[in-house]
Amino acid sequence: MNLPDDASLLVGLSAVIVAADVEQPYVLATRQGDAGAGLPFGPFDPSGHRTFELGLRDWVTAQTGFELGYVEQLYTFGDRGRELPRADYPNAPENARIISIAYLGITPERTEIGGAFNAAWRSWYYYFPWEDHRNGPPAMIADIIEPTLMDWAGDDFERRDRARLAFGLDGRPWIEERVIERYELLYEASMTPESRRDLGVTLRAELPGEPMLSDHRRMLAVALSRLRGKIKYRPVVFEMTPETFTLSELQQVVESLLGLPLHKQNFRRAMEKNKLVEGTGELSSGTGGRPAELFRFRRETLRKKAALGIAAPVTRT
Amino acid sequence: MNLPDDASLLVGLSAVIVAADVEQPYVLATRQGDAGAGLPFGPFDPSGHRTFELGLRDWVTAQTGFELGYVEQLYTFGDRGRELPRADYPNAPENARIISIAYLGITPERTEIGGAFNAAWRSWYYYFPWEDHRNGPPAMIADIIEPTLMDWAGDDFERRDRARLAFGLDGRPWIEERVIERYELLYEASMTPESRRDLGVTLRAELPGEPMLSDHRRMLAVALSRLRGKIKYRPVVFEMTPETFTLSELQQVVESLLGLPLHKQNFRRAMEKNKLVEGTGELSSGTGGRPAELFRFRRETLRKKAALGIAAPVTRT
DNA sequence: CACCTTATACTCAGATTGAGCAAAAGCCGG
DNA sequence: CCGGCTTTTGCTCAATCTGAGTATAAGGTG
Repeated sequence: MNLPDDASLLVGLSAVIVAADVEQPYVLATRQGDAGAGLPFGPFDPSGHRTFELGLRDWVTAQTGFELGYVEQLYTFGDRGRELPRADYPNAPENARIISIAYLGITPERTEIGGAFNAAWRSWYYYFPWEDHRNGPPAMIADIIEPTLMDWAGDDFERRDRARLAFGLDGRPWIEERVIERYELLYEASMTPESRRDLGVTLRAELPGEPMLSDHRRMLAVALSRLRGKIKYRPVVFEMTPETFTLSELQQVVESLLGLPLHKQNFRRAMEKNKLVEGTGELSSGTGGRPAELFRFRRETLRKKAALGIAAPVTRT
Repeated sequence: MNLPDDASLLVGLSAVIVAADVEQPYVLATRQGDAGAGLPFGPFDPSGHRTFELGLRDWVTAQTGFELGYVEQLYTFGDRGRELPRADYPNAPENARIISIAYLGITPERTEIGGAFNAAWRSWYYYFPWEDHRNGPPAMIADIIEPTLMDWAGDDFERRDRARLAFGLDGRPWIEERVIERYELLYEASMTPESRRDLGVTLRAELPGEPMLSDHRRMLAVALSRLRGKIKYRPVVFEMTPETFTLSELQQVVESLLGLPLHKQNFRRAMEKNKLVEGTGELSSGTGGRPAELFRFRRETLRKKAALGIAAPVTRT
């Protein structure tokens, strides 16, 4: 059971760096090329880096020139068959195993990036167009995804059910966090360029949505899912907003992340109730209508409560 | 930036394997010794294991003789200074870096374990006695933790605040998921045997709660926190319960996990409303009072809804 | 059979949520 | 400078959910 102490095991750090504005949520993509872009990646250097997070911050700054704000570990990928970024590991043996520890990072603005690494901010929905339901479900779901998945499922009840649950078919609700399930379903059902690349299958249908190198689109899916979930019980949005903002702007940023339209008055009411924001007294002009008050995030409120939950009615007395 | 292809980077898999009954939540501890027990651990073998999860299941079964049910990745630990399990890596260089990918595993019952690995089921609260609030806050919080933490904080406002938030002092609510924050605070404030072992400090106070090898108690804290959070939006409890159970039994299992007392009638009502369980018609005797109906988990309900959230009022029309 | 214990049913007020109506307050074109 | 357009903001209403209790049912036991 003991391992041969050779270098067949390589460890890298991947970063899903996100930002968002009133229009779109963005991810930082690098190494743009014919086969798609990749996520920022760097080998983990145990002698230079005391912790993963420090290592990550380090080379993100080195490669892109800006500082990460919020950072959290996402997931560690290590399945056999993952593609080895040869350029980063020139001396690695042929069949080396590459492990990637993926982190989620958030920056408040889409800082300009030195062109050196061919990096660019891209909307999430460039890679996952079926995830944007701000104007209702995209037509491609009913037009392409549903029929193709049903064709793939045949009369396999399990598969049909998975498809229904993932994409909210047949009257089931669309659940915005199920990004991974959806991507994996499309991958399995031979609807993504990655399916062809990795499995050699012919595509069952042409689906919009750009592929990425290696399994980076899967990592991105994990990040979106985490963020869409987290936004509901931790005020991570404020890591992406400017210092002050109107409630409409805030709402639009949240909508762009969740890919869902929100109810304006009730969003406002919720914000007021949980006291996550406070008015500055200043007004924003140029809204095209009545000027809106500018708000800022109230850090103090963080202390108060944890997440709400589904079924844990605690006794008080 | 490229790494020397040597074997200074080692990868292992750690497992936090939990179970629970009406009385306690349990964790599987191995290598019981003078310095405390450890979590089950095994080197990751890239040539033998296609995925981490398969590798984990493999050697858990090999070491303990039973099959894991639910498994999920928890976190990857890789800070400098982590202790190298020498026995597992006899040939590793002196200053090798050890990375551990920790998994959470759940088994429905505390199966008997072959004594070969000196493994035993232990209550969580053996390691974290301050986490059990089923009968109100344990006295040690007011008697030892609070004064010692305040002593440690001095007039550092940040520290005082962290302590208050973590332990629910000065009228702040006790938030059961903050297991990690609490453990780290106690570690930092020199109140755990690990603080002495790792940092060489003298303990500021003797606090109940057994230490573990290396940073295993931190891993355990991560697992508890994850589980206490997850239980509220995913029906993971049913991975630990027997096939059928009374509502009181179910409630007691949840209480043992959360370390909190729940309101009986409302727990029942919540269970009925969200339809997670269904009655079998059979009755359980020997409750000491009126016989209770036996229930079982309704897998179908899983499909319906996702988690509830704090502030995402979606527009329906 | 009274009594103890636990299970189950029901009630009630207050809070929260989903949905929509309406007034307020800038801007713009005539 | 005024009516129309747009967006913000305030408010209402019913339905549902939640926290907390009270009351009844139905076993076992001395």
